[in-house]
Amino acid sequence: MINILEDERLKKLNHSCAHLMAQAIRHLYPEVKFWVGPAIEEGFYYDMDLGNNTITEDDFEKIEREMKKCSKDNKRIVRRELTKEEALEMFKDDPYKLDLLSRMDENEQVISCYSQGDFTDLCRGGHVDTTKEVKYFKLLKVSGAYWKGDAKNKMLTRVYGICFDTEEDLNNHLQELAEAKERDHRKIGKDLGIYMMSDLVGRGLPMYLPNGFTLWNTLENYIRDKEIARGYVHVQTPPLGNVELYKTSGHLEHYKDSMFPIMEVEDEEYVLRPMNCPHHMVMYSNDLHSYRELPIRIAEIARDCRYEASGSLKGIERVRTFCQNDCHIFCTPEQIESEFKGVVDLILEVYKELGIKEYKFELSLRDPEDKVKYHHDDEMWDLAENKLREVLKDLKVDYVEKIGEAAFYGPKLDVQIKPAVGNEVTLSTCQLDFCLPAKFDLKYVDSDGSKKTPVVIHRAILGTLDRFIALYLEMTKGALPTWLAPVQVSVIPVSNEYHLEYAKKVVDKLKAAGIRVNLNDKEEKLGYRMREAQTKKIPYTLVLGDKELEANTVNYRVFGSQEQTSIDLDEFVSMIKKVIDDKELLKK
RNA sequence: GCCGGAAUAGCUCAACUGGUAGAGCAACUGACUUGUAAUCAGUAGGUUGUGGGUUCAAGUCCUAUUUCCGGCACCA
Repeated sequence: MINILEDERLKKLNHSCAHLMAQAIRHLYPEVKFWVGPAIEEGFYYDMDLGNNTITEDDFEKIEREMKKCSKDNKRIVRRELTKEEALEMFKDDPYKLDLLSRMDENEQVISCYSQGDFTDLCRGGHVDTTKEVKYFKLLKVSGAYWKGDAKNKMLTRVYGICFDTEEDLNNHLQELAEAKERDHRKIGKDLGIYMMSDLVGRGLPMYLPNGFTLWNTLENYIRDKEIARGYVHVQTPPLGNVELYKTSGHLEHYKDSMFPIMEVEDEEYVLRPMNCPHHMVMYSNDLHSYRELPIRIAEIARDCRYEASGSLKGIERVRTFCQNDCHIFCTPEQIESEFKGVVDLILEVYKELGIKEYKFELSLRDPEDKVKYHHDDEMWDLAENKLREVLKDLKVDYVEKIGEAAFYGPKLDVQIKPAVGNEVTLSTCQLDFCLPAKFDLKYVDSDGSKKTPVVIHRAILGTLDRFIALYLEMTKGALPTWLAPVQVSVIPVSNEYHLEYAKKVVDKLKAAGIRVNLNDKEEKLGYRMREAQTKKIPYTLVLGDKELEANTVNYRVFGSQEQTSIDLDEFVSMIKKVIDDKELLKK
């Protein structure tokens, strides 16, 4: 998917298109007042106050028509630099522009405006020369957006669009958007029987169907084995806890709004846990620990419950009950570096095996100016942040730094992935925590006999299993690698009358070898059953008829390929076992 | 949560400005006995998300509500 901001020409074009749209909207809705209208990765938008009017997608055609008219007028787009007085005079009737101006200092930045015919807008610029250049565009969506991005403010109307230099580029992009919709996990999840939702059960509460749970279990076993190989220990803790637990951890104070309300029973108070960290802290404190034992890596595939705002729910990407591939590493400050490195290394290994290629690392650091959010000792922060940087450099990992994005309790590394539809989400995460161990008064006995507080690293590789499945279905378009596919082999006897017996023998043999196989003995033509196997994206389809029966062979076809191969039955079994063991990715 | 849109058979979608709710797929029954993406015929399937209202008449208009979709905000 294209990123408009990476191409200077497209960035200017889309910015100019935002102005062209604003000009057209002003013609159609003279009362409109504009806030800001930048070029963004996906095109452009413009925020506006429409007063009592509304714009819906039905109005796009009308607005686009007016935009085409403005474009054809072929006005020059003229830049003019202004003094603050001039600017204040020019926009004296526009409270939004006055607000922008009030925060500008002419000694620090040039105040400029851009005009095209009857439309002038306060703007820093980056525009094409004439309106005629802005020709191949499309309005895409309309939504509300809080003024200045603050939920306490009024909601403005935001219209999104995109613009290209040629009609072909535009059509290709629209095609891509349509294809992205096709691989949305909500569609694939339904088509392949992965999960379901029900109003009766409640929103944001997914139920995994047999196919989905097979996928789930396979992933869970996979990541658990990886962790065991790296010295993690696995535990199980309850999905709720006494309210005191979350008072101690500080969760109740910090995250009350996104926790389910407190339940009172027999003079006790319980909450559904929003996180399992406190349980693991308590578990650590069950024993006295020596520095020789550290690091201790306590892992759990843990189900948590959060009251996510209704508007943020999205399939199984964002839900109200989710399972985290979680772990808490208790270590000494000296071990931060090696433990962090181990986590990043594991992330890279898992991504490679799963064929995940499109992602980016974000290192979230504190904003040293923000003493309210980050009120802990600067020395510790500096030490930790520098260590994390060094590790990433050592591993030659590309990453971007995000100042002020760190959690209040420590810096973190996130892996961001773009889903088929919507904003980037976090998949894996690795977070340092200087606060929580102290809150639970956790200690280890150091070599000199003194008691010290360990550092905790929270980390999740597959993140939440729910979200991982969503993203992975989108990445693979539902064509899962054989080792993860709910049904790995579909067996089709050519005729039920003559070949069913042999087919059953083949199925039994595959089952005995631990392969997930399905016998399609429906009274339908071979073509029909082949189509079913293909639409369900089953990796291997076997066709068994006279030839195979006589020679004790199978004829197989790999998903997405037309090629047919005949092979001895035993050879097929060992071949497919190898494909599964090697976690071979499906070639598309 | 906020702004906007949507909701019709298990699924995907029709039904012009209010005038008898339809199709394909899936399901079921029967015929066909099949060699790599849909064999043919038939049967059944609906209080049009839910509750109010307007009207001679509501899937269609108004209203409330629930859920979903697109964003915004949030995301330990």
